[in-house]
Amino acid sequence: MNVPARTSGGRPSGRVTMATVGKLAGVSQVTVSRALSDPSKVSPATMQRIQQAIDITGFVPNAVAGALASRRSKLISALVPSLTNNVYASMMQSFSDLMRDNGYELLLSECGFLPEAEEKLIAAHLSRRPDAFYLTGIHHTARARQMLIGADIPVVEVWDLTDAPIDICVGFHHREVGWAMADFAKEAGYSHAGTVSAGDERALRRRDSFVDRFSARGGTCVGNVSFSYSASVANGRLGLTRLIDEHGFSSGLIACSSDLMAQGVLIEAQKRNLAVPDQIAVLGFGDQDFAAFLEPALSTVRVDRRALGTSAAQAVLKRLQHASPESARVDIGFEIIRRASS
Amino acid sequence: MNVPARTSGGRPSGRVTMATVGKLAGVSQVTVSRALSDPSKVSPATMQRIQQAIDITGFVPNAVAGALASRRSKLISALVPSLTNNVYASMMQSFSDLMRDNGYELLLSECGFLPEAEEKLIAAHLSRRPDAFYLTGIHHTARARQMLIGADIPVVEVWDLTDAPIDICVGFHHREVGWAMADFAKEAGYSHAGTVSAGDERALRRRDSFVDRFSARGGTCVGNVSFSYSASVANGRLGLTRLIDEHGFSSGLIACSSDLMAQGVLIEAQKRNLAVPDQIAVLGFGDQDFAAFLEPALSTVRVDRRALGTSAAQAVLKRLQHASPESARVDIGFEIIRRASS
DNA sequence: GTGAAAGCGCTAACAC
DNA sequence: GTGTTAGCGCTTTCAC
Repeated sequence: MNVPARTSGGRPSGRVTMATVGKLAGVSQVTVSRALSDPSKVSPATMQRIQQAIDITGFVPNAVAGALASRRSKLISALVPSLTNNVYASMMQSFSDLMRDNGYELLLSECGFLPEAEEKLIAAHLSRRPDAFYLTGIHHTARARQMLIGADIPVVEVWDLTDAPIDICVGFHHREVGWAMADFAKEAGYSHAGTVSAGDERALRRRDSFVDRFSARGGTCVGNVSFSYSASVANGRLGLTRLIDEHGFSSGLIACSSDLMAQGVLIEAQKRNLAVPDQIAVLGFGDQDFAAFLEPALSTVRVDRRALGTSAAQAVLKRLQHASPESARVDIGFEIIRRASS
Repeated sequence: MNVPARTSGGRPSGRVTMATVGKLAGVSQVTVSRALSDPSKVSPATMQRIQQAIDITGFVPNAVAGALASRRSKLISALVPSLTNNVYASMMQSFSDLMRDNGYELLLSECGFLPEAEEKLIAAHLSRRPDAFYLTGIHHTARARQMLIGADIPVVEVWDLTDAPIDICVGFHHREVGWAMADFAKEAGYSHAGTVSAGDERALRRRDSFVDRFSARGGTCVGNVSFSYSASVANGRLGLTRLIDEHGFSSGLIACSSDLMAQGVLIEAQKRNLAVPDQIAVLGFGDQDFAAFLEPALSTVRVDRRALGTSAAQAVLKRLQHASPESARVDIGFEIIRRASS
């Protein structure tokens, strides 16, 4: 550091504690603690002297000591598969907004799509004694579940639904999404379909139920292309290419595991001069911001991610206040948005 | 919680401490501490008994107590303007990867683009006694700088460059980016230009230097459209619309503050049947994953965000080991990637 | 309204 | 190698 450590008051702030502040204000350390946690328990005069002392010393309370003494860290652990995937980020954002408004800070890690990797992170996070835990998805190792249950804190699993949640669960049924996509395709009159998916378990679950239902209703599934763990425009383009070149796809609807993939399909179709939606229809998933503004606008499955994050936060907050949330399992649902691409 | 709290060993794990584990293993609490922090300091036989006791009890070390005692939290505070903006997320990702490999966990918050909001978050984070601080950008309030300096921990400011960093600074000169974009435009033969920008200070700084340089070299700036704080495909489309309708833009290059904006411009141009790049040329910023796969492929400014995050992490780690990093100011540079859109 | 005492569960000396 | 003694800087409880 280039500058000597000085605070607004012009004093070194190396190790300022409540005791220091108290001494300066002519009160004990406990009173300083009270002043900060509940000003109404301290006389206005004292309060003012303490405030002055804080300003002079540049005192910053030590939340680590506070957490140890109170056994409440005001920290929420959150594990998301990917930091750069907008879908997870937007859920986190609304979750974290509400939590922060209530005085909680986020301990965030990227856990990928493998339960084994997640387990290690859960252990690491648990050692920080978070007050609650946010997990993406419902598939965890047995040990992970045990640790989480043993920690005896609110746990919320988002973005999926199960009959056996660890604690709270807010999401939707991916299987139902696949079914709805297939129903949509059939009802819109498409007799042929193909799929382009990322390789994560949820994407594949949606795809499989799409294929099952579409076939069951008499449609023809021409082919499925999937990529290991990465949705991208590049893979979307490659997906359509493979569907055409390797599976002989010539016309029909392409169901994608994400809007990013769908965008790639759209671009590749345009490049190949295939008419959308007449020759190639495209259905995405996620309804990301850009979906409505592509040309042609992308039909997709909307999941209200902000509502999901908010709902998860509300349930956790309820538990944190020792009340029970309205429901430990919230089906946030989804909606197919038909636009110009299909 | 639906299930009673039980660990793998089948015992309640309510309040298992090192003392509990020690008692079970027939050693003192300190020996357990040593076994966990440095197994070589403990005899193999003891080690094994301790390991057994840990398995039986399901002991999870309390990092809060550890942090208080050792004055090292193994926590890194990170503030990013937006969780959902891929540009910031991808820097964070590589930063966090390297930090986690070294045993550090992330305390992450979204701070928006206003220094005043950032200041509050800095105070909140500092109370958790992080071992280091990651900030996006170089503009902070005076009080924020004081607090950070007073905390006497490594601080890294990323995504910009200044002569007066708080501590470490890894980024590039946004002004130079604007200049380079203007030089590129002129040298590619464009005599007219327009800009479409988000409203944050860095985007505007790039834009202003673009306009200055482009004009200085004899180009004509037809108009500038900016949106308060939000880059999106929608705003990109609207940006081109306004440039044409309100500023009479008819042909030339459009310099955008992000690839997302540029994508919107591209789509709107396509919709209006304006030839790209012949009538409308587009230059983005960021070189996001999708940029190379748009049609036409997007020319843009590449900043190696992974290198940036990694470089920031390396510098912080060096400081954390009480060594000084090679340099406290790293110019990571940038590169204009010419593709089909200009 | 304020203070004294007793921890929270660890790590950091220092003995042996 | 292992144990003992002191804290780390707060919150909690109980007195006054």
